[in-house]
Amino acid sequence: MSDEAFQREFAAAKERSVSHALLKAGRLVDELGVARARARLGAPLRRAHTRLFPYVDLEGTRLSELARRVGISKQAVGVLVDELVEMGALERRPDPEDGRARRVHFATGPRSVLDGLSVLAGIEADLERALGAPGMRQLQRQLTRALATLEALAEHSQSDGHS
Amino acid sequence: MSDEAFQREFAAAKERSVSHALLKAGRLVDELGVARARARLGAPLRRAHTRLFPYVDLEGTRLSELARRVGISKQAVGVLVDELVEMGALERRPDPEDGRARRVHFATGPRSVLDGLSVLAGIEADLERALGAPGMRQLQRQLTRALATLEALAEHSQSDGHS
DNA sequence: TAAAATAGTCAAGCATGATTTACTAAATGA
DNA sequence: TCATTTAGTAAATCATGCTTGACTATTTTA
Repeated sequence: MSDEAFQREFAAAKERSVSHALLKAGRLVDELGVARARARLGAPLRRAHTRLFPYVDLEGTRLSELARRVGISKQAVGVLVDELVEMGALERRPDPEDGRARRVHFATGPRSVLDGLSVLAGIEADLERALGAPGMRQLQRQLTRALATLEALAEHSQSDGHS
Repeated sequence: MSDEAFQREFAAAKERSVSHALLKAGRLVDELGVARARARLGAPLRRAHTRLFPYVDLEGTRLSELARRVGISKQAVGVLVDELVEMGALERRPDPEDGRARRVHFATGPRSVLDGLSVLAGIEADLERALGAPGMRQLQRQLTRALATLEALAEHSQSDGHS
């Protein structure tokens, strides 16, 4: 294969690459979401914080469990939760079933998750405007399936290094 | 709205959220890609490194230009490029048109981008197996459109803070 | 041709995100 | 009941990823 042919092929592959698109889209949503949430809440929200949200159950989640899910130490999670409580996004309530434990909840106050949700919803709306409802549905469906696949792969590669 | 109703609605919204799916998928591809590449190359590749790749042109790219594209200082990029050169993934060649400048290229040696590409291609293949060719096409098309939208939004929010 | 701009390097410093070690308090269980 | 495990906190420490400021070597331009 000639050098030029290789280069054209490579460039084309990069264009078409779904992995690459996923990488970039993920980062953009992340940055955009944090920027908007920060502006709206007036709080020093960082990516490290938003990373926790998907793992907080609505019934509340213990710190250790949260740490296990996110994959970092409970001490590290503890600091982040402290900051989120300070910002008014989360709350700590005693665990009724275990006197040692406390559960991390979404806060219900005025600058609670609702504001955070409205930020995500805003990005969502922007996207839907651009893609149209059918496009949005397609994206949603395939993404869900892709996510399941990726999660399975990630699970796998924790034990055996890689495929 | 009752507390329980709110909670159900919230959980459902989280499930359906495309933004959330994009966030998670992006992170998973990122981690998976870095893990596989690291295992294959036997090099201490980090996310900061892989972030550069999409911005390196095949004709070679100047450091300053690369920094501008990535959005960080040229000094920071310089360190990362040094490390990638050390790993054998990139090369520096003098710029024929400017004696001050050098261009960053993908290396052509044995542990070059080709290996890196094969990693991305591997993830790609895993995804395609799971989604099927039509699903993959749908995902690719909608992602490309979503990406354009997100990039426009990101561009915008740099100037005016947020929407 | 002298002055200003540009490409890149070097080094110091800083915030972030995490780990490790050490501890307290409550629960479990032999 | 006493020993062990578990939930959480506290503090020191570390690598990472980045910025800022200062400098050299070229190129551009006035």
